[in-house]
Amino acid sequence: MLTDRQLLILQVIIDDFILTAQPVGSRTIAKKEAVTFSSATIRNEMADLEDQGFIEKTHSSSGRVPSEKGYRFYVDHLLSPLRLSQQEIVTIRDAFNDKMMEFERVVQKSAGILSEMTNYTSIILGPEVFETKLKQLQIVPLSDHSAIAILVTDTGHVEHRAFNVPVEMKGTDLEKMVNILNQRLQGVPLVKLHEKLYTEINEMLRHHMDHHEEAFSYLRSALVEDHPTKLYIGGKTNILMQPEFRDLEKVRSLYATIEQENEMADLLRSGQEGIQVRIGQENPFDSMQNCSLITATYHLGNNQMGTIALLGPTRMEYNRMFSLMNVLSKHMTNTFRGWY
Amino acid sequence: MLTDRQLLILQVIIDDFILTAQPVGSRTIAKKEAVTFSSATIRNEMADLEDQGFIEKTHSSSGRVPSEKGYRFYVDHLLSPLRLSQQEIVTIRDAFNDKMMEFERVVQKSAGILSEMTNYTSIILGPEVFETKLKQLQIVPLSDHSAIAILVTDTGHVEHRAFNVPVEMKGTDLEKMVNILNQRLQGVPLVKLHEKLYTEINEMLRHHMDHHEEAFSYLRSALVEDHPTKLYIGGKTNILMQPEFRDLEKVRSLYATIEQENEMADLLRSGQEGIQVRIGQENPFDSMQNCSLITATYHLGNNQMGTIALLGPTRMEYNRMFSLMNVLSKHMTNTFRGWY
DNA sequence: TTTAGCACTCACTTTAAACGAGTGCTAACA
DNA sequence: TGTTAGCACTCGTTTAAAGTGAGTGCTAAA
Repeated sequence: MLTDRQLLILQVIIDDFILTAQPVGSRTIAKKEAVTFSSATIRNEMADLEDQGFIEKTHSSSGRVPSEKGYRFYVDHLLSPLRLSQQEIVTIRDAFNDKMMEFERVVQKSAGILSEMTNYTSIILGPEVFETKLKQLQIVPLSDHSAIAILVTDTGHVEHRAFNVPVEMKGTDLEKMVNILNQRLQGVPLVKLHEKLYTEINEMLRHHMDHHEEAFSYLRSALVEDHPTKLYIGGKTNILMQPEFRDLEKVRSLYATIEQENEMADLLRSGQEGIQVRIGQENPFDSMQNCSLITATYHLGNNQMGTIALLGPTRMEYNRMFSLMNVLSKHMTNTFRGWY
Repeated sequence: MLTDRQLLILQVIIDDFILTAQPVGSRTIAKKEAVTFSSATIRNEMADLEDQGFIEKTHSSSGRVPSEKGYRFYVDHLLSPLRLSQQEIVTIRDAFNDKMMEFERVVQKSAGILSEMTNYTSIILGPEVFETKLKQLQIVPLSDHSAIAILVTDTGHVEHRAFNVPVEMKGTDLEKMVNILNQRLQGVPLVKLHEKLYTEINEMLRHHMDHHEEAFSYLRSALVEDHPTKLYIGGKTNILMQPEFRDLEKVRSLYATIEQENEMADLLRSGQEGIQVRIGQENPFDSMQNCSLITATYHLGNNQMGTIALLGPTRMEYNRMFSLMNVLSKHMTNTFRGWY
């Protein structure tokens, strides 16, 4: 379908455009070392490439710009795997060198270095918190009428919620309740917590304790609240540095999209395992028409999976991004290995 | 120093400029109802006001723009207290209506509605976490070789940190250690924790336990880590909507400043009690030359204090902002009252 | 003291011309 | 038959000039 020469020209156009963000003309291409034929020949070939939809003109006498189809082809077939520089490798390795024991910190840090090294915006999705199981429930009384419920999961995730304690309830009652709850709830997946609390446990407590209802209802409301999957976003303001986002209106609508945490989370979740790119229209949101979203998955040992993503203009340094995200997701997976 | 007429004109100029962001000319002023004299008279008065430094021209034949001195005078002497609209009052009240029990949520929500109602950027500084005292220390074993230390303060603040447990240490040993630590550390201000752990407690454990050193050193490093005072920022992207920040370079440097959490925290901390405004140059950062920062304090019952701040262009709706922040800080103080 | 009138200033807008990077097409060449 | 030099043409961008209008300061009269 495409001759070798056309492939070469397409590659040069996209490489150059990624670098400069300027339409690429035939003379510019002719000057490249790898190109041995004249600008006229190139013009002919470019007309072909345009007919086939791989490149476009911005106006009738402008140079060519990659189309989305062009980027797609480039990503699928023309990408030369890039060796990261020593410096980049070291930066990432160092970031993972200091012992981080909490999931949140690792993710936070990963989002940070990813956006810093790329100048794009990084988004990291944690694993479904629902699938994790309750490890232990603890209650710390704070005053006569309030206490904090602390929920520790088997993945080391900690959540806490304050709640009211009715005055007629004694500290020992509270302890007793916690003991019962711990006995019955350990190992229960968080997603089942709600159901368990409303049936089995309620029944259970009724038999073992007097006037438990009020305190229990408070505690229950504390435990049952949503556990939204959190998004970790790094380098949100990097978007401003991209020349394609000179238009504030575009920036604003893109920010609005990113801030829809649920929709974004769904989007990230929908990617398959490994590295994936969504180019322009392939993204479900209008505000991402000029953007590409690269996603890569990482693993948590207990066969759970999370996603790291990178949001930038379609004119992205795909090969470097691929290498970086590859290395980073491996580092993350490695760090988590053996935790669970 | 200023005649009544000059005061009136100054007020009209600033009010109008705050609304439109356009230089105000003599004819515009003459059209206002409250103004009964001609544009020529106004021009004369404006020349005076300019001589005294309250207003400025952007070029030799432009209308007038308030100077920083002008804003300062306006804020100090011309501000008519504004009644909030019923709608605004309801919005705030509703936000505080659903029972929020955790400090973080209250603050998060406050930052959210503040930035939403103002279209400026809100920044909230919590109280010094150092002054709070340890309520309870809990340790949840996660696996053979790791555990989570959970730290609950008397203010209901929860921090957690994972750490390694040496294999030769049994679960009972860990429990014993926690018991000792709890006995000795309850009520100790977090800021003293470091010191206590290194002297007294170390000594203590040496007498009561064999081979405690390794586990303890892990645990200690987990407990002693920084407790940075967190900043809660809302509506960071609102900055983009202000016409004075059309210039992306300015936006970028302002973002860079805001992201310096320590410097920002120091700045907020340095404000005195009540409401305070820093106009333009009164701010310590270059990137805030065109900004005003309004700060207001809230209280936590145990005579600790936090700060809420609003960052916007010098051309701010000061009177509405004052009223809003006043109401909001009162709501916050009220919510916290009785927690501690 | 106030104000009408007027000359003047200067940013902003509009229009036209010049520029130049780039194209498509044609004809000649290897 | 594929390649390329040459050339007319397109169209966004830059530059210059002219025009517009909101606003000022000053003067002289009410």
